[in-house]
Amino acid sequence: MKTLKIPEATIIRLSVYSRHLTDVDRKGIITTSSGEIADGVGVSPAQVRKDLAYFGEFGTRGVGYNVKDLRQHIMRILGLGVEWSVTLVGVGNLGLALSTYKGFRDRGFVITSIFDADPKKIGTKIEGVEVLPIEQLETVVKQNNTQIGIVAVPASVAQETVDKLIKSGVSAILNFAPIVLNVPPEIELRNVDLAVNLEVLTFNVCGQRCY
Amino acid sequence: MKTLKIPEATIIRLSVYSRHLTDVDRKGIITTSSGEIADGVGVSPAQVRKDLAYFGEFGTRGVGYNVKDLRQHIMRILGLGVEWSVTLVGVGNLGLALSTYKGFRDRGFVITSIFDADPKKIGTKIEGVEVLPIEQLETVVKQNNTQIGIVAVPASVAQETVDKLIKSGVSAILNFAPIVLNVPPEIELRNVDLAVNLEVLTFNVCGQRCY
DNA sequence: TTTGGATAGTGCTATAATTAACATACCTTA
DNA sequence: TAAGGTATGTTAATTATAGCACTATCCAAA
Repeated sequence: MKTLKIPEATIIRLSVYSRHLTDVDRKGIITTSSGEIADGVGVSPAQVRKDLAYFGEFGTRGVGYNVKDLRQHIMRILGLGVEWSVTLVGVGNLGLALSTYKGFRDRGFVITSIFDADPKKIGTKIEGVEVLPIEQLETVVKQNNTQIGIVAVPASVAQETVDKLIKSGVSAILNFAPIVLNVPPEIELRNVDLAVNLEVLTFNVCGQRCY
Repeated sequence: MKTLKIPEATIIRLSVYSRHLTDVDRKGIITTSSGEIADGVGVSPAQVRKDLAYFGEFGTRGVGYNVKDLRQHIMRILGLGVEWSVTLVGVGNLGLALSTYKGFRDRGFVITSIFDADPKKIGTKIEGVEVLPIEQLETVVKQNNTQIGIVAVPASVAQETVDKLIKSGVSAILNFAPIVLNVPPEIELRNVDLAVNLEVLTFNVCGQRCY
């Protein structure tokens, strides 16, 4: 298999396709087509085929795709064949919401440890997982061989938090703090900035006329 | 001012620039340059200049940019000169987290109404705002002339929720439900899918070798 | 067995976005 | 007042992404 660069947009769409296929499969549908998938997720049929073509041939010409098969393939491509151990740092309102978010476990992401700096929160249990003091982060994350860290701490301590996570051996970080983080290139980092999302909306609502 | 199409990536970066400039301004720094901004947010200087060039000339050749000025300009561009009335639908853990998120108010987004379907939650107050029954959504949102809706309900009721929001006159929607929504083209819609973000990470961690 | 309809896979074209290079303008200093 | 240094604004080139059209393949029905 060639290792040509895959656009990130393609990965995002694959993730959406797989979710769509899960729904379709649940309805008992056996076969689908690029056109149906396209309708279901709001892209063009050509785009669907193009995205899949990066990874191989999963359909049958003249027929379409087997729903279960294609779903399974995409899950594999996305690395969702196995369970992922996730650690969550920061148990504010957002951290609490993330720790109880059903969508994670459904897709194989299991929160195996939770940390916070606030003494009042330490020792409490969230969905069966005890909140530990931040000082134990390195030991526990190493022990569990956790690969993914979620950062839901205030911006002021976000950089030191990711530094700790990286020292502990995680290779991917999902950051919710509204700040630009410095990480070495081998660490995968994604930022979810809630305010930025609203600001893209306001720009578009202004019809790009405000300025 | 010409109305050429602005890339969405540019808007996202502008939002990040403005946040960066707020920090820089707070440090008492008067003047900055495209290079410094680039360093601060992790893009190239040319990118910074290009992004700004879509909207006008905000700097002085040979000198750089006045921090306060440039920040003000970008805020204007993003439509952040005024306060935005926002309504929140769904008071699960995520909705609760969003309703108390400081980053929104800081940037001029004020949650003026909150709705939920669960009778037990109705009447409770969150940050001084009373949770109202979903049946009152249309009336209240119209009354307040609210422009932005945040959807934090389960996927199964997300489509009917946005339908209600649109009937009530909102023009922009930020959706957290993991489902593809149908909205008319004049409505601005952005999706924040938490699981998708993790899946992009796992794909990259797998080094694109898993498949 | 052959033909028609349908749909995946693929190469090419066009569009968009990023990067790089250059010319312009401003401030400072001698 | 003139010259040098510096950083912007802008144009050109490169790269990346999406869209389209065509070809190959399969199934079903006559």
